[in-house]
Amino acid sequence: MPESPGWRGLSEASVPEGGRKLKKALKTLLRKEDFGSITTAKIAKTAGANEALIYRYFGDKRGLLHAVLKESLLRYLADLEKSLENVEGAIDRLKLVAKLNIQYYAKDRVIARIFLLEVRNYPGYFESETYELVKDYGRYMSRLVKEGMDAGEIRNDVSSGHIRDVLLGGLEHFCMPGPIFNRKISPGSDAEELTKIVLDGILKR
Amino acid sequence: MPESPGWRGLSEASVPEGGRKLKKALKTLLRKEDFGSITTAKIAKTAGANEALIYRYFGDKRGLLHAVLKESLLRYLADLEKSLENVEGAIDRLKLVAKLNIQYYAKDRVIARIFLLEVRNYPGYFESETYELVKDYGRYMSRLVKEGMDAGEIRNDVSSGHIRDVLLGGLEHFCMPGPIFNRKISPGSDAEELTKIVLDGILKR
Amino acid sequence: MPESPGWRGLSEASVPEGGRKLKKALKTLLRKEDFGSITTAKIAKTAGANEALIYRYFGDKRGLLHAVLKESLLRYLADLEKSLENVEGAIDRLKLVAKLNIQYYAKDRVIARIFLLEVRNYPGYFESETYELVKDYGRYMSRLVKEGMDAGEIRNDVSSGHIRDVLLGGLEHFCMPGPIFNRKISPGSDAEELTKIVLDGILKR
Amino acid sequence: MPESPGWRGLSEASVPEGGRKLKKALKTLLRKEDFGSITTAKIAKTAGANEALIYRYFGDKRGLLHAVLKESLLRYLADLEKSLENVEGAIDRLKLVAKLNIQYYAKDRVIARIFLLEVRNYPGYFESETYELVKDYGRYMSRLVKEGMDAGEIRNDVSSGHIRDVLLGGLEHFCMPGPIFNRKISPGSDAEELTKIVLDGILKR
DNA sequence: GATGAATGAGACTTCATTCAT
DNA sequence: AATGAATGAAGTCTCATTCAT
Repeated sequence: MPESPGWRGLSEASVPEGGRKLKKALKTLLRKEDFGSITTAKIAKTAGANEALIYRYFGDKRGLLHAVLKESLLRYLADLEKSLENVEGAIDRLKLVAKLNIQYYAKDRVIARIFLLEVRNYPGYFESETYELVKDYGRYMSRLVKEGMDAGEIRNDVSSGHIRDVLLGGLEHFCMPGPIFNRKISPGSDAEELTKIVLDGILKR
Repeated sequence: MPESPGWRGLSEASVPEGGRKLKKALKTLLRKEDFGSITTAKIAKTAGANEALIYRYFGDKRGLLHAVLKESLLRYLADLEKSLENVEGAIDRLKLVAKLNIQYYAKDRVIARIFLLEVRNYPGYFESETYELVKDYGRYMSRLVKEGMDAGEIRNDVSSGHIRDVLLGGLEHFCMPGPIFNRKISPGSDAEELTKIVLDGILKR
Repeated sequence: MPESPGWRGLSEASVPEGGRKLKKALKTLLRKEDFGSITTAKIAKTAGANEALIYRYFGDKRGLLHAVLKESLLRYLADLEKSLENVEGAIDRLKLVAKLNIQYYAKDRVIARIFLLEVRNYPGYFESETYELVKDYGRYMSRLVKEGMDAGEIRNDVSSGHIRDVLLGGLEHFCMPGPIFNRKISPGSDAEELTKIVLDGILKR
Repeated sequence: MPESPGWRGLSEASVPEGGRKLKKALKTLLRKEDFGSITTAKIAKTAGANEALIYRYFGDKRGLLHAVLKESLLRYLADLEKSLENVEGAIDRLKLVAKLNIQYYAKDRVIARIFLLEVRNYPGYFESETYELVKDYGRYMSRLVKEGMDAGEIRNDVSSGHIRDVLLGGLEHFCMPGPIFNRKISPGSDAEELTKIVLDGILKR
């Protein structure tokens, strides 16, 4: 039985009304423009709230972005955790993670764009709480891989980190065109195919 | 024999002295800061050239970035093309591409950062000439995969695009920490391991 | 016997708990920063009281400052008045005033800074109650000078106002470096020396 | 013969057209409002120049103020130096300095206000070049006093610094009401009287 | 081919202050 | 008597970019 993932119990500080409106407004705006060209003024106007509240509640324009991000991520992680409870075995869990991850990006193109394109550009991100969660997520996957190795299901002549890179990287690369070209990500059978590639390899035998 | 890759023949317009200094200056600055926080003033000062020349020669601050990018990319592609001439078979070519790609990012962390983090953030990029080259590169890899399928070396029950995604994505994910944390990318045996994972799969058998 | 100084009888309106905490907080903060860069938020936080109370009790951020000022000034004036009771003669009284004034500034660098630097910058000050007190103080000194003239102790070929200017100005100029450079004002023999300079010049012979 | 005063040779870096207009505009505005309530926007508009030039040429809104100040101060010091050439003897020089100083404040109430009230409030001032000049000026006066002592004209049982404080302080205190209440400073016989007060006190007999 | 100067536009941010509870 | 929340109004400053020479 796997240890519990590392993100459990994380919850967001409660922000009053105004803060909530601002988050919602930013999410709305991100649907149309990239973060860089959304001004605080516009966010406030869209929210019907005061611009200064951005600074009161989130410290920063970027703080607001992170708040939005974290909220979404926490929801995803909570869902994921619950879904994982019903599945046994490292392999099947990895498959599930991949599938849900793609679904996550497919369901919310805005979030996908931020995670895949927007946020990595900004140095501060990698010191943020949000990134901590992302790292936990990555570590959890590595752990799953190692469990698979211990159980004799997964080859152990390659590093678990590399396996995770291939899985996560492949998955992200596949999802990227969605937010870039404002195309829909079709979550259909792709997760399956991607994991199949990773799990089985591509060589004919 | 594979068709020739699609990027052949592209060459850069010649720019006079001042332009060269500016490109060099930008490359230097990118070693320390991200593009967003490098000002045109600073570029000009570093270059010892006049700020207005950025506009004369590159149209735009971002034009300058693209010029730097394209130059580097073209060099990489030319090298790659030459190296490929000595290798036969889709599989071995794919292995070589992966290896050289990682080496490319390893050798120049600045370039790696721009390609992996910086540039994707900016919508205009995906309409740029540079991105055209990148797309050609991706298409070339897909073509290699298909050749492998035709030759019976690669399974053909999954899409070639997905295979490319897994390969390229894994590779990029692996290289990312380099520019992010200003760490060195160790090109050692990682390319091999990554391709091994993709080619053979991770399941024990 | 001199007429009583003009500031007698002034007393401060009683403010409840919260108000007292705010005044104390402001005094504390002024020890480290200048008034301009102390925010109402910081005052409230330091006081452990609510920001809005500043407005309820003092009408204004600056009103709070004046309250602090006035309180201190009244205490000084009361002390001064008592000390003066034991001294006869205009000259000796002037000497005492100078000495106590320097001691006043020496004892509380915060107050010194406000009076010597901070407050004069703000036009409203010169219409404030506090400034009324200060004026009374100045007038009282002029009166002392005139008494000295009448008693034949002080030359009367120069205006009493000028004499007061020289005395007060010299004294202030001497005390200024204290708050400016956060140095201690050494009240030692300086008051004596300053008055000696002024008095020897104004004594009839 | 006294050593030359310490401010000789100081000159301002030449600023292009736009900078000059901004300085002039600020001077104009200071005639009506205090520095704190003059906005950069208003300065630029008054100057008919671009707001950003304030930052290009003076680094800062306050930098512009200092430029104005320094320019005026340098002019004063140059005039003073020339006038002093025709006068012999420490006493007479001190008298002249006092007189010209009062005239300086009398002639330009704007400058007087800045020096006497505005600028001292701002911590950075005391690290500025302008303040260096002011200090030189003070030191020059102390030197004059010492020369007078050496020549046996001035009593030497008190510190020269204190004498300077009394002189400068008295003079400033006398001039202060001018800028405060927007009154005219009458430079008439006051300088004489002030110095008479101080000098007669410090003259040996 | 190059330069110094100027500019427009707006970004983020800060605060004193008010109000409803 | 006190509080949490919200707000308006500016304010300083930064930059990419253009132009005249």
